[in-house]
Amino acid sequence: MALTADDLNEPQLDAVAHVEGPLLVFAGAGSGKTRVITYRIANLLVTHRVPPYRILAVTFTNKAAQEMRSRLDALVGPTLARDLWVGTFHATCAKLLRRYAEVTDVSKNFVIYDDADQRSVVNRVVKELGLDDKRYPPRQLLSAIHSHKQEGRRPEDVDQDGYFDEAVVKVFEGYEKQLRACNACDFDDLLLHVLRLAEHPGPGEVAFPGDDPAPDDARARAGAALRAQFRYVLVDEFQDTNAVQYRLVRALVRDQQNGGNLAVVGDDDQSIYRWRGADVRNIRHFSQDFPSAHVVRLEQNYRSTARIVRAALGVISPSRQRVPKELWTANEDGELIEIRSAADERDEASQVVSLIKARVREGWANREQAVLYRTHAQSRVLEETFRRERVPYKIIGGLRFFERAEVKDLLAYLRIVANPKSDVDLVRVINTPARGIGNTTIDRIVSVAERERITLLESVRAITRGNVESDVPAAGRRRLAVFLEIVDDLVDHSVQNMPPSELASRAVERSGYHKALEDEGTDEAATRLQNLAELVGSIRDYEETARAAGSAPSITGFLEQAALVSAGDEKSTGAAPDDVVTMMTVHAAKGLEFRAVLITGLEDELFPFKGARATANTLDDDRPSLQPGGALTEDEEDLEEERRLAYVAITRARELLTLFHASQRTVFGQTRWGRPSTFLRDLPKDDVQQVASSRRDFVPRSGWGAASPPSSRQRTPFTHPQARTSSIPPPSPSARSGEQSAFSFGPKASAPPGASRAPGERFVELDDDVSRHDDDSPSSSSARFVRHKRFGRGRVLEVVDDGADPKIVAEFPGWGRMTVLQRFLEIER
DNA sequence: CTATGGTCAGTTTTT
DNA sequence: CTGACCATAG
Repeated sequence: MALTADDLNEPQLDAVAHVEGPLLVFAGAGSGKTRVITYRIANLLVTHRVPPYRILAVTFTNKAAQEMRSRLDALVGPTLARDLWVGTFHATCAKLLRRYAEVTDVSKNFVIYDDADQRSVVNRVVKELGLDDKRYPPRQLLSAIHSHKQEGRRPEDVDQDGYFDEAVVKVFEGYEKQLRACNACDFDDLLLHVLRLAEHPGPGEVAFPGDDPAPDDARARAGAALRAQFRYVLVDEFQDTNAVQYRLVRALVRDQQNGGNLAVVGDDDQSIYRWRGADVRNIRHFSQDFPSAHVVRLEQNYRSTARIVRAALGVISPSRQRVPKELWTANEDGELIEIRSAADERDEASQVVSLIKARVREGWANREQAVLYRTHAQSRVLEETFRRERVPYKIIGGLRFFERAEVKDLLAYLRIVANPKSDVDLVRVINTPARGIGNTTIDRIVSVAERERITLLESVRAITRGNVESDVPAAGRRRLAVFLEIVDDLVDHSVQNMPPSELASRAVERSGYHKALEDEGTDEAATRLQNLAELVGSIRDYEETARAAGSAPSITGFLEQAALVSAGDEKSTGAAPDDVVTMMTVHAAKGLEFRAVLITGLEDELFPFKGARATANTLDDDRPSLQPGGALTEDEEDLEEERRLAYVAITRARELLTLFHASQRTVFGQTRWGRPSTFLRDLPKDDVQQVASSRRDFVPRSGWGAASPPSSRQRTPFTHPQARTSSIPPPSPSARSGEQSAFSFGPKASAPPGASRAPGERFVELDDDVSRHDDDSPSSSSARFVRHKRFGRGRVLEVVDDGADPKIVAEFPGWGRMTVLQRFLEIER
């Protein structure tokens, strides 16, 4: 085996060599985490002769799973690697759920409902309950349902505080019922069904003291079998697990000796999925839940230059709730980090492009460079600019291939074949392409189904045959018969074992989809036909890989795979050149690394992002700002997560890091002024160089635009390894070093880090104007002229800023003195 | 029932 | 600025 201790440093070796009992690995960014995980598994397989199917490794993304599998393949060979259980929580649970379907609430041909499907279920339930969808927006209801499910709550477990929660519970109940009736799972269900089984008491076991022993039935035996299956369970990115996931892994090792062979690897500083139910306390409190856990810290960063590591530490250090750890590197200082000011997002984009082009001229590859942003919306301008400047790029995320309308339509036909109970799919395609079945008819089908307590397909069949009372006229019935014929034809061929890809082709033809698109004759229709062909092609790919893995390809298998891939997992299609710049959200970048990283949109409100809270956790929002016991408020928690997100973004870079902020940005058609992100002020000054836009109309603020004067090396928040022995974990997480600690105690510590920090020399300084209010906005005294759509150019007389909606008073030639809301104005220089 | 035009609204991050 | 949704006319 290619496994030698020489490849590993001391803590890495420690983690790899640990075999029995719980293990907690804190893996700093770039500390060789994946290597540790793969070597550890290899060690179990090769040295300890653990059969591969007894090892479960759970990752967060499919990509990480593939990566791990291929590395293990190289380490231990395909024979061993093939039988390992490596996958995301969701994929793993889907697989287990099919295996144990008989003892759960779903049958094994269940389909997975994605976000859109889930919403249409909620819509139907809301309609059935006669709720007003203005007062109860389905989106919010669904989001509330998910947050309950992610905590493992069922409708009966939900506290009903207030009118909204009452509605949530009702809709929640209806939603669950509907999913069961459709034999469908949402993403949460995949885990929940398996969790229920994993927590089910074994034969003769007593779940709670005082309970009767569980009967020795199929369920109890299945639960015990499930718990006995995996001798070693490993969870990557453990900081991003939610309550259900945590319970699940605990249940899987519940019956084991030694406190359970559960190894978890993660970094609380990189916990960025709180909004999705992730609970960073799972990793922070792991040692309490598993007192015998062996704890290893991987603190040496091998990835980035010292400047980048220091920058990352500068950003993460003000975080109040951290497990103390000291990331360090032996790497060289490297290039200065650049902070670039842009006039607006287009200026930002062109600076991004010209930097990338310049590096390519110096011999860099496009693929070595990545552009990151906080929100997908920011990609548009970048994309336009890249296209115009002919720089090859790819955008990760956005609309997934499998979410395109025509692709979903075809999938819906297949899903009905696999699972005739799937009402959502039936509604989707019963009139796609148009065959004269309108909303009225569909409503009638639904009401018959509800009355007779049957599925929609059964309802359609009954109405067509006329053996049920309905208001559907004869013409309508004939049209329904046409649809039924299509479905029956596909089902027949499926039963006769037609391969999924051929069945898909057949569905495109028989449904009339092909003809409808051909008749349309537009470019768009051609594209859609292409997408359908591509879908058929990807089913064929699936069939091949399934056969290669020794399993029989099935529609269900393909559908499952399609439902669980994320946009980032999709392999680029066919002819795409591979030397391209990657653009993606910071979330999508987690786990990746690039020689050069360009982070855009580092402005307050955008990154850190602050938007209207969309979740329905209404009661959490009004908590007082001072929490008992020093706990953080929701807002503070949000900011901490944004901070961690910034930390993740920075640590993606190996050699070069460029940070952008724009003075003006058009969001949803409205131009807003933005001040530089508070995070920029947390960067160590000596590692940073500031560059202003070269655009003619851009006037740099004082203190910006010139490179920092060279200065002698000063201490930075970065702690060198030699100093580690003497460094005690900070009493308050916001204490970054001795002389700062005065700011770390008392209520001050909860103030934004930028505000509590003395205007010292070690951090990037922003112009006073900038930190107080705006840089380039008319509110700042620097703006002399503004432009208004109707009034034209005007001279600024006064700024009225009562905190809410800043207005300015300006003199417009021909109009006179006007008071205008700032957001209607553009600055003129 | 369909197509069209219009209004309206809501805008983070994703398995 | 987009996309989803709705009312109206054909």
